[in-house]
Amino acid sequence: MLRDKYCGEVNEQDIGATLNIAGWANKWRDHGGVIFIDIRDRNGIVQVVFNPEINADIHALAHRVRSEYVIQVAGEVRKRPEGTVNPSIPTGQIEIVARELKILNECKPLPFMIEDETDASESLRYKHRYLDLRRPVIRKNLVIRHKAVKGIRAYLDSQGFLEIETPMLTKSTPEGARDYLVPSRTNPGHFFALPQSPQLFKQILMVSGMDRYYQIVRCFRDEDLRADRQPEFTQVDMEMSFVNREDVMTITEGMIKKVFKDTINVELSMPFQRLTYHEAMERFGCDKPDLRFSLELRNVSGIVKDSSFKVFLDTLSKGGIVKGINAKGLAGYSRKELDDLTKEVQSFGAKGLAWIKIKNGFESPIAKFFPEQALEALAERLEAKEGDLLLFVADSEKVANDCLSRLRNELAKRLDLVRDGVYAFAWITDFPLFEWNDEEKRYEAMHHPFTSPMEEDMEKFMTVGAIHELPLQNQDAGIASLHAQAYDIVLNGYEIGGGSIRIYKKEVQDRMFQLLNISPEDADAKFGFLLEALEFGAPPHGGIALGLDRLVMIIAGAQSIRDVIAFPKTQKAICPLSNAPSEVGPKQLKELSIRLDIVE
RNA sequence: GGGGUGGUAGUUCAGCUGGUUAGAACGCCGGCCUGUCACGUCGGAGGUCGCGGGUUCGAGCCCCGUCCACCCCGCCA
Repeated sequence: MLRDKYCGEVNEQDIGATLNIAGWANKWRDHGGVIFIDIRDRNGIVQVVFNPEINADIHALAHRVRSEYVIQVAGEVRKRPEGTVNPSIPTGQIEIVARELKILNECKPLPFMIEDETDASESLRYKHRYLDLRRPVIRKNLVIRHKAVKGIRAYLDSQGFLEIETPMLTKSTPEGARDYLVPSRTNPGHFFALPQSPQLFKQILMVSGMDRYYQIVRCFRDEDLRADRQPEFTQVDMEMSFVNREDVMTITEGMIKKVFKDTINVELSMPFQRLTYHEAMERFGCDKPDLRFSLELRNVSGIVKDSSFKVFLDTLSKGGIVKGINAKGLAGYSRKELDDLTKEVQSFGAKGLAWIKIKNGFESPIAKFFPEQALEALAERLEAKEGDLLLFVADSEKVANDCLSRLRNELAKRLDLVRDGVYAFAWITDFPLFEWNDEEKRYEAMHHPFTSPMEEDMEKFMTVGAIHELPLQNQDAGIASLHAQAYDIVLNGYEIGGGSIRIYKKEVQDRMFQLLNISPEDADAKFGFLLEALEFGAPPHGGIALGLDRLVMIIAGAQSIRDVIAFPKTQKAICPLSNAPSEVGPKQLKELSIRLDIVE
């Protein structure tokens, strides 16, 4: 070994010992006489002193050292002289007096400085990710990720789970996200797809009697990126036999508890809060509410129907709703600030934003349309106090909820309601089984088509008319009222996982495809291998998949999952480090029987 | 596909109403400095103002197009 210890591990117990240390020159301070060099490695930094009186040759060599030179130092650890202790670093009590120095490698001038608070752009950082990863703050994130994964493996092993790999070259599935395709050379015109998730395989593993499976697995979705979305991401994928959803939730909670303990030593209180989908939509307007703050939404349709405000009345008469939120203490908002909020909700689809300031009575452009007792009722419904600002959106239930839930998050930001170190978990349960797709004018499975209906809905599920036979206005009477044995786990407003109890009977699965208007031939072509497996003694089973990147992002306090992924891609799904994707030559294309047809 | 913000030195940014030689900080290079840890100090180098076109006597600045990055919508669980 070129070294005896990591830099960050040298401590007062080493005083008097002669140690070899190796790492990168983090900073140097040349006083003409004495030179200080901070050597950095994965674990931290330690100060090395070069004194010309102790060794003139070594001192001269130290003079040549620059930022990020790779050096090896042998020297005596000693307590720092009185008054030169640096309490801001862990090794600040000691220093190493250099007796030997080797420059192992040099380093060109850096494209950006290696420090935690870098201002360098992300594309520059990713192009030189090896430098970016030297920044302690990013390195720390990868350490947290490692500890999380290690904890997950240990926990699931202790719970009897087997880690089993599933194919990466698999079959394209038409539903859901766009697939990444891989051409098959040996089968011209045929393509593999990279898995969006190992869903079908993990169910097959249950039919195989593996009983409990997990995998920390890469998944691929060819959709546009966001701060919390990458084209390839990692799931903690789990599936269990002979369980109900309580079992899955309990095991998941235990796993997350261990991960928080192992990574940042936080004790979570169990069990996590539960909300039904309906309740979440009612109170927060979305199925992944940030529960670190309240700011709940209230349906005020029943109150505003007594007004003469045409916008509200028209909305109600068209079957829409009016919902409001109390922006506590923001009655002082200016016209411009209100306009900004209005623009914000309009960008999410609302037609406008009505407001009432509680400021020596009711101050609002719409107050004149309301009888006094209606205003009082609104204030009471939204628990308004002097100084509050009430905001209302009138629209379809979907749009009103969507806009207000986003507005709710925005208000929390403005009101500074979110504090570090708070972890608000919740299970969202009782999802609708189906979701209406207005563009395609048909129902889709809200979770996925293998999700089991609730037991109490099973009879209705098996007997209700097929969707395509139903007139649209009867939707709610049948299909839309069915609930799924599906559950999401939400943390601080992020969906960090979701799962369900699956369908394990062939006739139920057939029925599901029938209701989704997928023909038996189609179903067979796409999922035939699973359908067949269900006929060979499939046990009741269910599972969950957690988004590891998002979970680690929140634990690490990072703003983007890119900060917890070693080699992330940009928003255009490009890797600036390797320059992937790239063009390939005609020979490769020919082997794959592919001709390009690029539309300019 | 759409909206927003940005692109000027290695980096982060400033650059007025279009007007002489495009600036600052940090970094880099060199000198000085024996206790610093954001070391100090003196000096120096460093620019295709993203790219292409246009308007103008004159464009970093105005106009059109285009590329890239980030945030968001759509999309995606």
